[in-house]
Formats: sequence, C-alpha cells, structure tokens
Amino acid sequence: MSRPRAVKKEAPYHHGDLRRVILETALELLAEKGESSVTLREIARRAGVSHAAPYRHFSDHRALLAALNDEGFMALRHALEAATAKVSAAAPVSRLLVVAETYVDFAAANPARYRLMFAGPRHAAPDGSNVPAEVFAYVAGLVAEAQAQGALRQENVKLMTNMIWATVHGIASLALNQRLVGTETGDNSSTLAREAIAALIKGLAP
Amino acid sequence: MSRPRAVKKEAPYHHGDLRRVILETALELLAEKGESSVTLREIARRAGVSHAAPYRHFSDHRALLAALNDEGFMALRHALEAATAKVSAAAPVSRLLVVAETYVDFAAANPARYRLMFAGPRHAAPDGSNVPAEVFAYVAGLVAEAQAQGALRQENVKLMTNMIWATVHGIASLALNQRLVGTETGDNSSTLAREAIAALIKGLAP
DNA sequence: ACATTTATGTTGTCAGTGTCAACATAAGAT
DNA sequence: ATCTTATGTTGACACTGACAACATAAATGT
Repeated sequence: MSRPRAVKKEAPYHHGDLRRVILETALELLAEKGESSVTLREIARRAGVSHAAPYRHFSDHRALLAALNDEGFMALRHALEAATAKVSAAAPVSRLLVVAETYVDFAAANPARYRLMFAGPRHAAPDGSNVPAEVFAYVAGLVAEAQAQGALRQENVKLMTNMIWATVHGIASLALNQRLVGTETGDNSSTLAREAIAALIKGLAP
Repeated sequence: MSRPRAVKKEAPYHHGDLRRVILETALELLAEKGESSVTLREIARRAGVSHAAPYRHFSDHRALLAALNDEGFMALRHALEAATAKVSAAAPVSRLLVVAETYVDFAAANPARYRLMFAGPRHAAPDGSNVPAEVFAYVAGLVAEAQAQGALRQENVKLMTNMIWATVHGIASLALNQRLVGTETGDNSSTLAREAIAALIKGLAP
C-alpha cells in the first residue's frame, strides 16, 4: 500500500501536479486582482511551494501568461461550441448571432482573462498548436455555411470572418473597459453584439 | 540678461519643464520597447534626473500611464479631424469611411501606444476632462449627419456610434496583435476597416 | 536489487523597480 | 530679506524576476 501522497492519480512527482495548481492559482489571482498581480512569487506562496518552484514548469513569467492565454482560448471555444449546439445547424446565421452574444458574455464574465488573451501578439506554443486559429476556423465554418445558404455574399470567407470577429471583439473589448457610451437601454453588451452582427450580416448579404 | 537656463520660455523651475520631458521620454520608451519597459527609473535615467524626480510630476506609475493615455486620445482626435477635413462635409458617409481608415492607420503607426490606450478602464483625469469622450462625440456627430442625410436609420445615435467604433477598434486591435487571418490580398487593415464600415452602414441603412 | 539519470523542489542571491521619508535648493510671495 | 512652496536628490525598504547551487524523489537501465 502506497501512502496517500496525492489524491490525483496522475500525480507524478513530489508535490502533486504543481503545474495545474500554478495555472489555477494564476487564474484566481487574475480574476481577483488583475494581470499585474499574477506574480510567480505570489502564486508560489499560495500554492505552498518555494518561490522558485514555478520555474520547473514555466521557463518564464511570459511563458506562464502564454499558457494562461491558450487555456483562455480553449475555454472560449468550448463556450462557443456549447452555445451553438443549442441552435439548429440548419440556421447558420442564428448560430453566428449566438456566437456573438456568447463571445461578449464570455469576455464580460472573465474580464482580466480576456484582456490577457488579446494583450499582445500571440506567443507561439512550444508544441506548435494554435488554439486561437481553431476558434477562428470554427467561426469561419459558420460563415461558409451562411454563404452556402445564400445569407452572405460568396466572397472571401476569411475576410468576412475577420469582420465579424473584429466587430464582436471590439464590442467585448470596449465593454470590458467601460468604453461603450450611453448604456441607458437594455445595456447588455451582448444584445449590442447581436444587433451589430445582424446589421453587418445584412450589409454583407448578396 | 538672464543666463540661458532653458530654451523653452515656459521653463518654470530648476531643470526646465521636466514634466514634458518625462512624457516624451515615456513615449520613446513605449515605442521602442513596449509598455513593460516604460519605467519611472529608466525615464529618470534618460532625462538625466534622479530616480525619484518623476514623483514631483506624477503621483504614481499609473498616473504617468494615464497621462500618456490621454495624450494618445488627443493625438487620435487630431488625426481624425485632419483626415476628415480633407473630405467634403456634405458627405458624412465618406467621412466615416475616412475615419475608419485613419483610425486603423493610427493604431498601426503607434501600436504600443494604442494598446495602452485601451489596456483597461479609463482613469478619471484630475481636471475632470474626458478626451476619449470627445473623440466619441466627434464620430457621433458624423453619424448624426449621416442620419440626417438618410444614409442611416434614424435610431439611437450612440448605439450606432458604439457599433462603428467597436468595429473599427476591433480591426485595429486584432491587426495590432497580428490576429487577422489570411492577409494574402491587399492586406492593409485600413482597407478592411473601410469595407467593414461600409457593410455595416449598408446594414444600418433605412 | 542497485546504481544512474532525470524531474522536481528549495535556498540563497542579485539586479531592477515602485514608493516613501528626509533632506536640499531654487523660485515666488510677502 | 525672509518665508513659503515647488521642485529635485539621497537613501532606504519591500517586492519581483531570474539564476546558480544544492537536495531529493521518481524513472530508468542493467
């Protein structure tokens, strides 16, 4: 019988899966006190390890942020897929509108995290993966379907996806920083996103 | 005859207008090495003053960034006004398209600065001014004119301005971080901005 | 089973930074 | 001329990122 060193079965070494703990602690700090407070030493403190322990899992402070970044995009992708799954696949335009709402809601629910995700140029992942590109591709798929249905002009899919993404990202970004003016009405920025995307799609119709 | 202490006539005290020098040095650092490198001590070093001198002009590191921020919005406003001045006032839609292009060009020309301008919620200025709001109001004026001409629906001006601003900001922000996908064609993000705003306006037409 | 290698974690240290207090000096006001 | 205030300097402290040297447990080979 092995002593109950760690609960998780994958617990590989001395302490347990410290890497996971670090990422979760970093997320907590990010949500609590913003990016400037997610510091390696504070994370180590909260995780109960020495101040240099995180360096065994992240070469750098930036590397940690980059990892958080990619996790953020994975979470965003899951949120979008879960939301679109509730809408008929036969209605790609409706799906795009839901994507717009969900996207903005995600940003509003995770402000610091979302800010971090778009704080600068993407750092190439060590394994060559590109999560943001996957999310983009997912939306591009919806655009292509909308084109096939005749709801959008049969033009450059990437171009149109860029427009849609930019619009939604712009609303999310401005809302996050309280830069949307005159929010007297329903105020929910997600409805603004829906309306903006609806207008854009109308303007991009054949 | 007073000794040639300083060149500028407003030079008020010992060193000259250190406040201005600090802001300019900060801008240099921002453009050269990004926000994380604009540090009070490095600024002081470059300005040839002691490491604590900047505290006589900015209470805080954040206060300095906030000042840079407001200066950025002033520069943006000037850029937009200069660009629109070249287009007939009788063509508000054309002016909006020029605003879109100029806006994105401004961001592309000052990446770190633009990032800083939208890095977080705005800090209230000590004098109560609100430069970003002035820029917004300027664009809103164009929207109102476009409505009066029948190019846009006669709906909530602020709402439409939010949409336009968000779209343009989204494109600028994504372009800055190299997050626009498939830039094979003309590639200039400013043309993307023009097309996106054109489509949006079309979708918002009566 | 044992020794060896590798993966993790710790301690100690250094430079750079933000911030403050105490002090120094020049400009303006009385 | 003296006093007050604005500005600049010195010195200090805590915190952070980063590295090197060391310690130990897990994995691996024989």
